[in-house]
Amino acid sequence: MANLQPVRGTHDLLPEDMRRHRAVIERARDTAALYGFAEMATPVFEFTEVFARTLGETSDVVTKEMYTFADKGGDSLTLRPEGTAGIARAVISNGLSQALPVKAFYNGPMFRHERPQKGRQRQFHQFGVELIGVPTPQADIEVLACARAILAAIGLAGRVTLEINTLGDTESRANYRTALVDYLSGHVDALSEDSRQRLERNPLRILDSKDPGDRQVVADAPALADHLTPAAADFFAAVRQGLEALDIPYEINPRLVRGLDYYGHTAFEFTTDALGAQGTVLAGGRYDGLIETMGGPSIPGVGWAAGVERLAMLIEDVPAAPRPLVLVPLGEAADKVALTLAETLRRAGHVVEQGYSGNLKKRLNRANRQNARAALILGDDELARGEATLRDLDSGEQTPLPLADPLPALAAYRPADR
RNA sequence: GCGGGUAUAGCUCAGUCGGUUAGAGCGCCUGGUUGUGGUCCAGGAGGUCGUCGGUUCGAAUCCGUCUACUCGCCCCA
Repeated sequence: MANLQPVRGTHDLLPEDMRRHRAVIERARDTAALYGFAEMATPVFEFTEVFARTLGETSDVVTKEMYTFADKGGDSLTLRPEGTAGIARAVISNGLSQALPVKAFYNGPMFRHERPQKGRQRQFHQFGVELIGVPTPQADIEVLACARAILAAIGLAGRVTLEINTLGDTESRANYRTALVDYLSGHVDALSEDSRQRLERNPLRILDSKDPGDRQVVADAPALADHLTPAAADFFAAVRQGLEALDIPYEINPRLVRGLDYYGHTAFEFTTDALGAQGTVLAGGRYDGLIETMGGPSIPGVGWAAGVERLAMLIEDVPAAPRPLVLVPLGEAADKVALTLAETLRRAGHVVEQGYSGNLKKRLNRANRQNARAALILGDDELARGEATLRDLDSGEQTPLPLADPLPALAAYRPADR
């Protein structure tokens, strides 16, 4: 701890940041529940194998972005870089394959050792949804509709674009891969250095390259759409029809290829141009082979994850902090009355704050800074009469409040009634 | 992992050609008001000028270094 800076790429969520963060999560949570998803949580770290095997040994996330460390017993553990692998592991561990489908949503911190920049941190939060055990396009459609509804609830319906693509089934991808590699091999000289390496490891990713030279080559490359098996083509058509039936606008992006190896069939991203280079706000797809790859039964799945910080940056109607009632006791006798009065009011649902010290002026000043709705002044004069002075801080109006029965007069100041 | 930019008060930022006591606004504290907030007035606190080193009679200012932050690339939420 050379200084008191947080670790690079990590951030504190101060109360104001936290309200934005909470607003995103709460709306996502409420909406996901409407679609029949139930919240679950898995540990923030797993055996390294859980991620290494499923995400793809050659993927960037696995090769250079994982926080991996040795446990005292010598096991290799990794801070989760994403949520799906952990959920899939939990499905196997808990035998949930006996109770399909599993419809789960989750929220929590993820960790990737990347160079931080706008909208990208080393510890960040994802909200995600998984629908496991349904092989038909209904699942893809439901999961996309849920995503759309959540973004709408956050107020972003008009500010994001849905891009979708199909990666086809295993057979389609194998056919296409051969055709693509054949074509690209004839243009190796024109490819960027990165893409030359990708040609062997993961040629589909070249489709997504931003390198101008690559793009020229890719422009004339064979299309995945032309290599789909009839079953894969039908599947994608059904997904699109479902989106149209639900009036969910989308664009087909034939170059959309996800970075994790477990995806097949449907792949999608909701993007925005409001976040600089990090335009993706929510992304996912179908992962029919994932659970089997981990050593579980062959169970299909589809899901997505959203970046909570990215959504929090975009949200506009952030709920305000509740406006408290502030108690202002003046003197020792009043302190005692305030102690019990505060508790009485809180039990009745009021948000109650108390100045801890200072004279009347100082306390009112502080109450004002807390955006208090009203102050209850307890001085010797009031106490002698069995009253408090209720000062409405918006109007400045003052009225006596009977201490024996304070609740009726305060009813209008309860948070729910304002 | 690679490239660009930035670093002066709690925050946002000025700071001339290198010149001696480093400034503003906001915020904070005190007083004007011994029991009345917001507005106003007066005053006050708060700075190793990111680090280490160099050039110079003299460095916030010029050069190098390291660190941090930031934007972009790769990649991704």
